[in-house]
Amino acid sequence: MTPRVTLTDVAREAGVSLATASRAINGNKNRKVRDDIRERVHAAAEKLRYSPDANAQAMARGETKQLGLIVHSITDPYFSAIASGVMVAAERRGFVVTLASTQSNANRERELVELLSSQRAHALVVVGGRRADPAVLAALTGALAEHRRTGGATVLVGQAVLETDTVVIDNVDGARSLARALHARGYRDVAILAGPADHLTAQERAQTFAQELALLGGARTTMVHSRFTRDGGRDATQDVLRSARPELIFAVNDVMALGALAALTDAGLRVPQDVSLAGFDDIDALQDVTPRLTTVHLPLHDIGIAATDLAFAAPAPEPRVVRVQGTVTIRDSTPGPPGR
Amino acid sequence: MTPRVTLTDVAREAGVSLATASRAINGNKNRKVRDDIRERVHAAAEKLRYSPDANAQAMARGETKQLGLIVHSITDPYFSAIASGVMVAAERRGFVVTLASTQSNANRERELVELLSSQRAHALVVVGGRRADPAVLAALTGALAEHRRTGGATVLVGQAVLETDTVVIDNVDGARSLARALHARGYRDVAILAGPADHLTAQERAQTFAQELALLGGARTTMVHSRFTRDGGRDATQDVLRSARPELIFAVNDVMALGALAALTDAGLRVPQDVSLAGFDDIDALQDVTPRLTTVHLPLHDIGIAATDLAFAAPAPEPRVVRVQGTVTIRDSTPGPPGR
DNA sequence: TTGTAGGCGTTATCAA
DNA sequence: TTGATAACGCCTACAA
Repeated sequence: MTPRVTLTDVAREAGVSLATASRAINGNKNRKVRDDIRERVHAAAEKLRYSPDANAQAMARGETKQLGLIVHSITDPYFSAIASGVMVAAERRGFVVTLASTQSNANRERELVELLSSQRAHALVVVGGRRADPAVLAALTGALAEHRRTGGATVLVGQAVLETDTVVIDNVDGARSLARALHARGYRDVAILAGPADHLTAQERAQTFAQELALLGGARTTMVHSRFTRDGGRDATQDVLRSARPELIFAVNDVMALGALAALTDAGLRVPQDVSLAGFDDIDALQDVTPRLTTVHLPLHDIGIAATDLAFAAPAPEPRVVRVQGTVTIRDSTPGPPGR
Repeated sequence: MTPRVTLTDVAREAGVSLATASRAINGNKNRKVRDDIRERVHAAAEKLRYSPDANAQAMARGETKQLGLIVHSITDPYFSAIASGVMVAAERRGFVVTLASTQSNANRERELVELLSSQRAHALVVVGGRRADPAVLAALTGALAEHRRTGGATVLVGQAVLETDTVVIDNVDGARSLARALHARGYRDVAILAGPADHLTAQERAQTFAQELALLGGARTTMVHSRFTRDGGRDATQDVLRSARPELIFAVNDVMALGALAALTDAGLRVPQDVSLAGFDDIDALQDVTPRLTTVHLPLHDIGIAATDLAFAAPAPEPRVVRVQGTVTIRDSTPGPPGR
């Protein structure tokens, strides 16, 4: 285990001062180093296989080239699609992304903000629906504010509930449009897999969908809560089936819809012949599922890019909001209720 | 934008020396700080909202709490499953994971090793099949060796082609077992979607599968190359169908198998009635696909954990190898050739 | 048990 | 244009 070669070694090898070596190698935009010297330094660096110490640079410069990213779960296609957008946008700027997952634990979310903040990540991007719990929200707000207070940027993806830049996903518009499209197809008897009761994204989608249906008239809706996961969708569907067989099941996200599909299949019910099914998000995995699921398409990858762009934009006095619309995408799983 | 509060501030606030504050807050296993003083320091830290600077700690200690993770693509369920294993194992040790993706660009892989190495990540985990190209392999080897030379750990997931700790996936055993199981079911006319010709994992799986079939006798196999992706599987299948209609298509990974399934469906062919289909990996997404696909199950999450454990194990004189076996998992997509 | 002081690898200020 | 040298925030002998 050889010690790291430092810039001092390079300077000595090149026969210049530390300062000059530093300037030659980082060419601080102002190219104040004579060409031949610069080349000499670079040659020395090459020869010695010098690799700058990012931590030391971070200390000296007072800022890192790191972007902190917090998601619920990286195996969830919703998050991995957004994460990939964040990664390409960060990479484009020469930044490295430090990733952490909360496993949907709200307290963990705040802990991770603090952890990544202590890494002095330049910007923090937090993805995922917030909980309605005011205490939890306040804690997160505080941790993020703390990070901004010291010059960091913070961006949320989800709903604009905190005082920071946010990429807002227009769940209300998406859910309303979907409800209209489905009502127009004739669905009147629907079960909503509403996710956790205190989950804002789930709330927005479920309530808006129900309200819009009520507004349009003639519809009977039941709502059942569960986790925001595939298993949650599965369990909720089994609950529903115990007491009824709706024409349509609307799951507030695609992952839950997939759980619902599994539960329906297990129960011997066919989609869409026996029960219709719709989700939300349009995750990639949907393209390999039979039948093709109706959903609200979200540009997930671009959402990640937008969040990162916000993180690197010049700081604004007021929190900025980038609003993202979904697109209702009717597919095979909702041809209209049977017998029409 | 307030300046960061430093340990010096905390020390002053608590009326102790910097050294004492440092000891009180990091309790360097040897608790050499009087209880009342420690409490005083902690109170001061709390009051001032002190957050240690991970970069400064890294510099002073000469080591970071970062784990570098390099994958091909985070949206690929194969990689995200392994990544989630790495993340939980790293988190358990109080480490943060810095993630980078190569988009299957082999040169990019080496660059990223150097980038994460310059972050002074304690350990580097590189996931994904290597290319057969000796020059590329040598470059990667060099970059990893460089990282180890300075005290870092490096772990590969894939095949044991480099001089470093490796989690080896036994592709040969898996492909052979799958070939036997499928041959036993009566398949004789098979097309292999072999992936890129220079991709070691793809090679191992495709060649072993073909060889075993040849060994068992009576089989006719054709092999077609393409990218290692869903689109690659789709394109390759279209190629195959142009000139033949095999009894069975074996894709060297599940993602390609899903592409194949799409292409078959588009061509009006049913799986398994018209063509049977098998993959490799058993990614999560498979559970929502109809028909249930035959594959070789790999414990992806555990592979991530194993790789991380290796990264934190005491350095060994010789490269270690952890071998992981797959499990042949016959499902609905391979009931046996038609007409038997 | 506590404090003093030197050092980690770079950058940046200020003279030369 | 280059070179000393003081930070940057923290850790850790070493001394008290």
